[in-house]
Amino acid sequence: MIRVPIASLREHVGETVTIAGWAATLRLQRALQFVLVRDHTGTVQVTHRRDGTPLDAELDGLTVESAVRVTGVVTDNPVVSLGGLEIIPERVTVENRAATPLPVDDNTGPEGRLDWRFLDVRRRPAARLVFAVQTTVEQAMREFAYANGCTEMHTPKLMGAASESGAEVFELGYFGRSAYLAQSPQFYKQMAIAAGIDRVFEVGPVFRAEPSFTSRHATEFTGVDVELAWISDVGDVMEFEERMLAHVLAAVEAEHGEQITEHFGTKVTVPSTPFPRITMAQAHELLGRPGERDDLDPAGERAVSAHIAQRTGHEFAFVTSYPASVRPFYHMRPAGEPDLTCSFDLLWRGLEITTGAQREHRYDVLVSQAAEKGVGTGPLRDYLNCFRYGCPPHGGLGLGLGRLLMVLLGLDSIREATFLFRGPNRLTP
RNA sequence: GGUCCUGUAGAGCAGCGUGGAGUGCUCGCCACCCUGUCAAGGUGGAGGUCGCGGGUUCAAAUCCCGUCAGGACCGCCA
Repeated sequence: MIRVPIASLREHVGETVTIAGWAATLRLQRALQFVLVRDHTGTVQVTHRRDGTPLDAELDGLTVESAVRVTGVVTDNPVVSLGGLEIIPERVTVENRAATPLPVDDNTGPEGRLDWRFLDVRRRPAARLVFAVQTTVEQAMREFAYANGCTEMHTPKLMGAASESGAEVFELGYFGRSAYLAQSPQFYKQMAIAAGIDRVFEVGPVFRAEPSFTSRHATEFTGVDVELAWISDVGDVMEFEERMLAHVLAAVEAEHGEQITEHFGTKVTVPSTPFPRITMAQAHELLGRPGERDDLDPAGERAVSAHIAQRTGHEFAFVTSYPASVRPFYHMRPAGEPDLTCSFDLLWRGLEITTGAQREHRYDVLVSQAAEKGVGTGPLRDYLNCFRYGCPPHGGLGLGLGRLLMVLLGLDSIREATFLFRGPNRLTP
């Protein structure tokens, strides 16, 4: 028999159906046995009046979180608090009895919940909603990317040399020599541009060997990358992103808006375009330190975001024109302003969720900028070759999917936005 | 990498300042009771290497040193 999702049982009153789920609560009395069964759509009460049949013992033997299949008659009963509905069982099959006691309960802290993540996610509808929203976000991104001429690419995560200077990479053994886990698809998506892929879209894992102990960092996370050929300037990239995010948030609002408000207490606001823009120099003036050359610190990002929100009512803010000193060698610099870059970060409610830039596509300039940054060109040979045989002007962005979800849902930590978190001290489960 | 905080029963905590028998709380677990429960209720019970190692002491969960694990912020980034 096909199982019926618990959320749609109301349509089956009077019928005999089979549901499948987990025993969420047991209230086994002398005359009556109540079992709340939860599946991925909802929870319903199974009510059995003891009658001396094997069903009595079957229900007595249940434990919380056991996987069960119940066949019975869907009965309308206003006495039942949970939806005014109950199932009078004819057959109960315990597919997998849960051991007792459970290692997690409603009190369990963040560490214990990560140790038993499958139970944590199973037991909390809000935790599962994160992944439903993530699915909608990714689908909407793809819809937008395809509608705007992108080709989805899959670039290697094993590399023979580190992809970017400075940042730490994971090194691993590779048939007697070293390989590295990709810390970004950066070079490969640019290679795709050189390959004549007009617009590149990629969603994939990114690995960072940075020992960062914060609520917004992971050593492995999902990156969304876009690279666009033949742009006029970096503004084309920013425009692409703001339109994509407006499309994504409209889809999320339509699909999950009510549930998100119910479970997370936050409202999904579909942003207007264009997003506000502020240069790095203006941001520093705003913070009362004109002339400052450094990057914004997290507190500065929050302050800039708050200021923009107050002034414009907008949750997003592009910070542009980062100093060349804090950007990698491949960021293009504006003509006549070698200390700046044609780059941006996107802040959402105070958190950095994207870095983007126009790339330097002129071979000679690229080589000299690499030299200036002290990047050895030897390991970059394959990358630099892309710029010797007709590479068009291009630019792109990288967006952290987990960070996007974190801000969207108001989560305390990226751990909540990730199914199985990976950090400096977390390699299991 | 830096600063700070935490580690006590299956879960979450109190106890530690001023050393004195694993002392306690909420939930869960096990058994029994309970004729419609629904945050069920009642009675009883089990469950502990006080993260780990060392030291001080007649005596250490408590004080000291080391170590491991986790968290927050900073740095760095998406």
